[in-house]
Amino acid sequence: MMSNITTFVNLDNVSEIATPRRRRRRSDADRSAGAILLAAKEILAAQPHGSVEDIAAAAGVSRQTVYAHFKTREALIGAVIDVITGEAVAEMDAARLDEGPAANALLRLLDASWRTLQRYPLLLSIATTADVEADHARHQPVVDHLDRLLTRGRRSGEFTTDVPAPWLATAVVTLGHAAGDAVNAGRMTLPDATEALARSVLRVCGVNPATITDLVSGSEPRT
Amino acid sequence: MMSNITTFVNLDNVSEIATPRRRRRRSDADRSAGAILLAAKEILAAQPHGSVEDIAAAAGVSRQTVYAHFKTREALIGAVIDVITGEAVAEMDAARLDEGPAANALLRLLDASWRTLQRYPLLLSIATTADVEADHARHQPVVDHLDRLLTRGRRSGEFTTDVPAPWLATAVVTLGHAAGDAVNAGRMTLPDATEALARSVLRVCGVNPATITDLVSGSEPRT
DNA sequence: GTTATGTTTGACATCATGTCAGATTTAACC
DNA sequence: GGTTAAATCTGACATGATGTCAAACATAAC
Repeated sequence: MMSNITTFVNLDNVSEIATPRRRRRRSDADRSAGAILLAAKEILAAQPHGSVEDIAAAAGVSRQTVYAHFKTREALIGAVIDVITGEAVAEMDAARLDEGPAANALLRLLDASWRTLQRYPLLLSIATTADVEADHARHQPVVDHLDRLLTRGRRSGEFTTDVPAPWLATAVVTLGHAAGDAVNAGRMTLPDATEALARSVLRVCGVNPATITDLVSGSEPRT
Repeated sequence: MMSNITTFVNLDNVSEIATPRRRRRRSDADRSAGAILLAAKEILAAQPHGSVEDIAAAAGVSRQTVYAHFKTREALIGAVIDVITGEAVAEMDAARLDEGPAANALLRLLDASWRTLQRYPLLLSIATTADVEADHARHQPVVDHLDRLLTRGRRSGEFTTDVPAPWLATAVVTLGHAAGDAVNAGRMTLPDATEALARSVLRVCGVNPATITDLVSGSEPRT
């Protein structure tokens, strides 16, 4: 039977009263969950419509085991997105967004997000479509970084304050997605898209035109 | 039997050689197709995952009849998008984009697209996800209008030329989508979104900041 | 080595897409 | 108005995906 897996909710550190001290979670459970998550990431990246069976096969696991760890297909997809979000956040953390002029930091942030998006080209197609709220909540960690940076830039006078900050964040993210799409649809080359994205994002943020020309001039170092 | 419906390809004016002059297409066929299309528009607007059976029911038609007119569910969705695109184009035509300053015309275009998008809030969720090419091709008529306007503005010096024109078009469309999302997700009020979108789009296009402040100042007439 | 935990196998229910064929209705044509 | 082809309806069927359940089996924890 597979009735007792605690992947959904972590109860490890809960000291229940009437619990006759349960046994520890088995190690292969984590191993399976990890394999499934990894396989799902790959399968879905290749074909967003891939079935749970495909994913199970790729993970070297039976289909039912997948359901033992993830309630539904949607839940699995959600978990995959969480993983990718984590990767994105990690790369953004490495970009040291708190240092230097906000405009430069913004370009570094674009680079970071960019790399993540390029690694999972069909990321957008995977989008659950079902609950928009949950989808939005998942992006929160990424948006938070962006918000923080935008706020800093607005305070320093580098960025515009005549539109709401959340909208600015949305606009930046959305432009990033569009540029990513354009590239992996073959409508733009990667360098062209990179430059166009940089210019447009800086413009949206209200950065001084002279500064933009200064920052975006080919392959300058973004320190 | 329902084997001879010519909805897929219009053969009306083809003078076949060995055809023993076939009978005219029956009127109820068009009526059904129309009803199905209309029902699909409504059902899918309410719930993008609505089944073909739901749509058939709403159209007052059997499920099989739907398949008689549209090969697959995807084809039906494609047709729905075509219809909506048509509506959008009509509204854009009414906006007289060739007249007056390009910046003003751009704001009128935003209004027009905006109205269409608000009428079908879940339009984005419907997106087929399957063939990106076809999806892109469908938007072409809308993009054409935008391209034309952008080109005009670039020639007149109102809009920037330091990013590719197609990218500019993509950016404008994508910002419009984002603003629409923000509104129907309740993250922004409609007037706020309208103003923010206007400002951001004009900025992306490189319109003079002074001109922007001038154009966007609440509820001014956009002549 | 015992035992709970996890995985597997196989079966099953459900639902949606898509197809086929026969019976029936309806519009086109004379 | 009657004939006939076109269109729809009914019902059935195949397929494939999502979930669920239960018993047999494997393995890691104690």
